[in-house]
Amino acid sequence: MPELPEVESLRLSLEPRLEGRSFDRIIVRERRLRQSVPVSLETELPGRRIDAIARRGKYLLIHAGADTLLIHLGMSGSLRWQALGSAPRRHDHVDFVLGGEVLRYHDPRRFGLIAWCPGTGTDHPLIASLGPEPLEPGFDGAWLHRMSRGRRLAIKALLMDSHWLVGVGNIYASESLFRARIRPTTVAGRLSLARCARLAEAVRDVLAEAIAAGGSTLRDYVGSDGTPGHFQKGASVYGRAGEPCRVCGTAIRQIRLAGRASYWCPHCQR
DNA sequence: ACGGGGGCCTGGCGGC
DNA sequence: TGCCGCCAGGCCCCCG
Repeated sequence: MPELPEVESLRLSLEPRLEGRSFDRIIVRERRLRQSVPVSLETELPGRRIDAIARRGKYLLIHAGADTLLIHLGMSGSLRWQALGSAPRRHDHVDFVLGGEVLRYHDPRRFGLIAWCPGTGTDHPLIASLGPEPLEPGFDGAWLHRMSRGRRLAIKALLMDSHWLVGVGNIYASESLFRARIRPTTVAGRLSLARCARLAEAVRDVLAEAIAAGGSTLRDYVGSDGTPGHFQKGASVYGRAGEPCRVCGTAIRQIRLAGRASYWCPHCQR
């Protein structure tokens, strides 16, 4: 469930505690994540100076020397600081030991990813195939309009395609479309330039506000200090089927779109 | 090339 | 009370 704001919140919290330091030891209890956790992680990473913590889409890139630790939380992953020696619990798959503490990777569903890749990680196939960042310059209404021409799928499905645009998952796709007053089922290629401009602005605003709030509280998400974020309290439509729209009072509807639950207000969104 | 759907995996919840 | 089926999320892969 972690989307871009959650991963960015995590990156910000890790940065001051990791930069310039190095892991003493890596302990892997379970290798079976989305990809098998490579043994080179334990042999290569310890002792290396951590130079920077970056984010690309929902991936964390921890640059250590010439190489890079790649982490993706999947749907249920989390990284939390715990005291060295505290007993690992079920689904605590990997420990990154640093000083008197452990940065512990926990992931019940094991959809996450921990990889050790040579170089900066940007040429890793998973990273190289990603679309642009919604919070970087270049993502605007004109880009969205140009890049959606000829696409016949629903705009919500397109927004959630990380090879097209990164960072927008199921929650923020619904929230952004509500903010832009566009129905999730609208065929992407038929959106006018004006509506694309509204949508681009809505995506940026929703993501920026969620980052400012420390990420969503939805489902399993917790920050690296164990405290939940606060965004979901302010959700306009996500998870609110049958409840009144906060703007007009009309009952929020839920449909299934490309296999995902989608929420929208039939009055506000056209 | 494009779009839809299934699979991965587990915990939590609703229904019987 | 217990069990069973369904659902959630991100991403990859396969199919038409």
